Amino acid sequence: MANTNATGITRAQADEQLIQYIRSRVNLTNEEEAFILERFTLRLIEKKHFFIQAGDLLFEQAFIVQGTMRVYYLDIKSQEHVLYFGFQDWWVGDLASIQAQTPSQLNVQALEDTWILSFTQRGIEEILQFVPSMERMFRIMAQRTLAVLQKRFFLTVSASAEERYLELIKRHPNIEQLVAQHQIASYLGILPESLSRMKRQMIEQRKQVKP
Amino acid sequence: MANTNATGITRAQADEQLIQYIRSRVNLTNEEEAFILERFTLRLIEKKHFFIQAGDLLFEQAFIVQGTMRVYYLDIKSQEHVLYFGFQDWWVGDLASIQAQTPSQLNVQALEDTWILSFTQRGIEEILQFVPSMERMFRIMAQRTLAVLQKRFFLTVSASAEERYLELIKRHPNIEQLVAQHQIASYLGILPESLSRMKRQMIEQRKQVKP
DNA sequence: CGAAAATTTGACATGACTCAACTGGAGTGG
DNA sequence: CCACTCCAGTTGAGTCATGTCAAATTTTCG
Repeated sequence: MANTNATGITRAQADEQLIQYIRSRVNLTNEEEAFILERFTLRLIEKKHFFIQAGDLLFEQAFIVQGTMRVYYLDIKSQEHVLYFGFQDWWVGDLASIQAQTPSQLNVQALEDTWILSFTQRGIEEILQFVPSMERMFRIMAQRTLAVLQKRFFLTVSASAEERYLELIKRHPNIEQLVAQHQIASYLGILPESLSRMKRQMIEQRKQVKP
Repeated sequence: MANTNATGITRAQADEQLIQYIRSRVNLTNEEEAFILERFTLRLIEKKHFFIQAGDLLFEQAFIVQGTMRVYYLDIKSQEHVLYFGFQDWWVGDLASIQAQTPSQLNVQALEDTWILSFTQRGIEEILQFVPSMERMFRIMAQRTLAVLQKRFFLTVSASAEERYLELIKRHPNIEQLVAQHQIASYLGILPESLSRMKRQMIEQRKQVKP
């Protein structure tokens, strides 16, 4: 799974992609755009390596230029719980911990070689000071993340594991090619064994799902 | 439960409370403060009445001056799921729907007579235009809400109903005096019957909890 | 190729749900 | 002020989805 070898990404390409993203949300001058881009670092996170590990105090966030990541947290019983998968043009990081200025609770790991544009807390503070209109973008980012999480929460408490599974593959039809099954189980909030059984039953009952 | 008769609240008192809240997050001039306050409406929502009902397109939010509310959503099977309870100095509203400009998915109901300062989308837009620095406050608001929801999500997927119950009464020791037990069950994501049984078992096993 | 990891399968345990009945207190109207 | 209704809460019996533990099988990858 997730075996794509990272095609090389140039800084110019990455900048262009991020700027497109920002422009669609807020209007900036050329100087402002340049100022912002200077505060981002282009990095390659290799497959299975981490961008953020629980306990980190760096307060970094990143924009995914190309690749796939998973954001998860480890509970007291050492069980992993995937919060979400990050794809191209998504942001990853532990906004909650940045907000509270506490060590990261989340881990962000690359599922394949992944190019990101990351920024530090210092960088974002400079951006917000020099380009106050970026407050708006980050507000919208937080609201959007909130909306996604709220939807996820309701689905978790009101739908069965099977319904959640169907919703996931409907929303990300190729997810099973990108991430391992035990990680999907973790996202769904069930054990890998349960997901395996569930899929077999669904096939037996011809409830679709390709063999 | 929740039988407090609303003590009268004057507009001046409510304004003062909101301004204290805002001042602790962002610096404003007197004109800006006045401009903001003008866009808020002081309202009394009587016990069991609604501030927002699912389907509303008003995109309102409110600051709770005094009282208690519950924010819940109704799933396809007509089951209620409490997302959170709102107390004094909290904001209530469906930020996710405002973000997506879709009808509210949430209901916000007063559990006792409750005074709120509400604002409409138009009001907030005017505020953001005239006082851009308020973007910052709303960004922080969204991030804080996100942090709370993220914690709640992880607790829901990684802790048992009993652990969640203990966490709730630890965080809100007097919650059982404020809201009905079936609403607490709804918050915990279990049925009232299950909560009732759980409490009995905890008492039998002397795991504390007053009789 | 061979070790390690992922997935599948089996047998069994259990927490929470479902449905249904009962209890008790709060509010209402005669 | 009592009778009645209504709703919240409790209790019981049976079911089901998912977890637990353990082992077999397949896939991945060095």
